[in-house]
Amino acid sequence: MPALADLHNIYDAMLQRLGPSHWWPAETPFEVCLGAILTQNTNWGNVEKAIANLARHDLLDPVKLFETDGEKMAELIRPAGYYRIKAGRLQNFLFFLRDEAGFHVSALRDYETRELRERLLRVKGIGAETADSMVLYAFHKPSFVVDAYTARIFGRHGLVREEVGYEELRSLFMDALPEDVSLYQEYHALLVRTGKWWCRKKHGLCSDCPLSAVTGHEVFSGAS
DNA sequence: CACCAGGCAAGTA
DNA sequence: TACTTGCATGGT
Repeated sequence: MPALADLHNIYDAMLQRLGPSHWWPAETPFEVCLGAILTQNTNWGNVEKAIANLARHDLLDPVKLFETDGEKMAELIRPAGYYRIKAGRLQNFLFFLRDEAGFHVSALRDYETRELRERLLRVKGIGAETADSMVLYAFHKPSFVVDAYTARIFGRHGLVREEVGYEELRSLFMDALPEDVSLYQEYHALLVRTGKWWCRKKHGLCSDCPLSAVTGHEVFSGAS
């Protein structure tokens, strides 16, 4: 288990090496929610194409998208992959938006952080990571986002077992760090960027990984 | 060609 | 409860 100081040092090391991330800064909360669903197990570049298609049809609006035919929606988001599944998930989320907020996305901010998270989790197609992404990046509430990269990086550096569960890993961060939205956003973004370059899924070596200075793992094979 | 991408739900044992 | 499988496009 990483000590509290480790978490801060790891953050500082990544930030110093990579610089700030500026993720999802200028988009509307609604677009952030769409992106959170569309990016499930999918490269972000493909998600941008899907969102651009929706924008081209003037559908980046909850009511307009709700009124869009499912097959048409599926066709527009096709570049994001799993397009039939994701069209259904977007529709589930739009029903949720209608029922919970009358399509006024900002109204969801009235919920307490944990309440909002739990309500989002009840929507079919919104799992823990997607819910936390929405809570943190769309609604600016402090819910730490954990993903496959987080487990892989911390696992490869010997800080946790690599098959650590989502909630366990999330609690590790939230119990240690102050409830700071900007800190959570930047920490997650830095972990993803670090994972992308220094901790690939297979035969990925962490040589010169930004975390090495903190953990002492200079090079670490993912295979062994 | 292999591998991977900011997962999730449903089915099986 | 703990695996396994289907979903699918596009970049490296």
